[in-house]
Amino acid sequence: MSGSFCIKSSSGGTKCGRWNPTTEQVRVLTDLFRSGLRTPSTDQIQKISSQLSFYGKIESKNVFYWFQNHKARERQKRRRVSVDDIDHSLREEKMASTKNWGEITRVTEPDQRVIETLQLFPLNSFDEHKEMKTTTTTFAYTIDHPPLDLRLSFM
Amino acid sequence: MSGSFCIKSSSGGTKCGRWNPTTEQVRVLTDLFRSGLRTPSTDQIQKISSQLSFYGKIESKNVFYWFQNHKARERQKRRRVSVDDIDHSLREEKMASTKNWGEITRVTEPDQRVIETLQLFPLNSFDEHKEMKTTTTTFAYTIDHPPLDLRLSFM
DNA sequence: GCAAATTAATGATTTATTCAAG
DNA sequence: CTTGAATAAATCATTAATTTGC
Repeated sequence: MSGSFCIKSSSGGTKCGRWNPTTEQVRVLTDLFRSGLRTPSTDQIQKISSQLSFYGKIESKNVFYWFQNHKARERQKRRRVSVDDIDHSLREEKMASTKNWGEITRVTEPDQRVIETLQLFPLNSFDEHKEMKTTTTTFAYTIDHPPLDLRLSFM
Repeated sequence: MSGSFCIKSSSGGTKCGRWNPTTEQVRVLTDLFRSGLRTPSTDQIQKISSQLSFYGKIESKNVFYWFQNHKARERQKRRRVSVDDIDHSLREEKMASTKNWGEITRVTEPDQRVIETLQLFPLNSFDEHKEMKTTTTTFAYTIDHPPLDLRLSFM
């Protein structure tokens, strides 16, 4: 349950695993984080560490690193949303809340430019109904298909 | 075969069931997901929706919701597996104590000004906690562990 | 076999977060 | 400190699977 003891390898070296927080420790830390704590002072770190030591092995530096990492990763997570999306760049506007869907889509509608780098469909599934040459360019589906109805009748 | 038609009731109201994706639509969406797509942009969503409309009725928002749900539920699945670990895997690669802790703490020390309203661990009242009701959030850890009842007074 | 009843999936909404402009 | 963007988590709701009694 409580994390990482020092493990003695057969080759003789002792290898202390890194801190492995218990669920309770993580929960408390997360609660603190959610309560607004971001960069605890030394004093705070010591107090936190003291309290958490009850749940398992822990050091002050673990607390320090936890906050550092958690803060950074939360930010990263948020940032990835605007840059990520796998291989394709193509960031663009982000989704809007569900309520404004129609509005949003209308806004993005004029942005009909071609995205040649976006090989959106790695699928060959459209083989079934050719006409979909799609050599990376736009999709020509005006033949067999009724005009796209992206109108969003909402409710 | 594609589900959910809009059913017109005799009273005049139309009632559309929720989107019921065809197997082809699901297959394409799943392929996209597997290829790494997680949060498609508005533009991507429209293109996907356009393409999938060939297989049956679909709207952009359906695609949006599908990715939201699929991503969330995949995450859930994986969390079920790693139980104790919890989402914070806390990969602290450079956790090696190359730096001494004292140095780090000194750095963070000036940050004392942070959140003065956040009373961290009123250790003084660790045992005699009476009425801190007003502006106090109490975390009651009611697990199979001794009660470490921390209090965060904030605001 | 077949529906009614029950359960499992999953589409759609709502709520709670985070970061960071203003 | 307040608020706008933008989710992701939690939840609600409806549809499909399935179980069950006949």
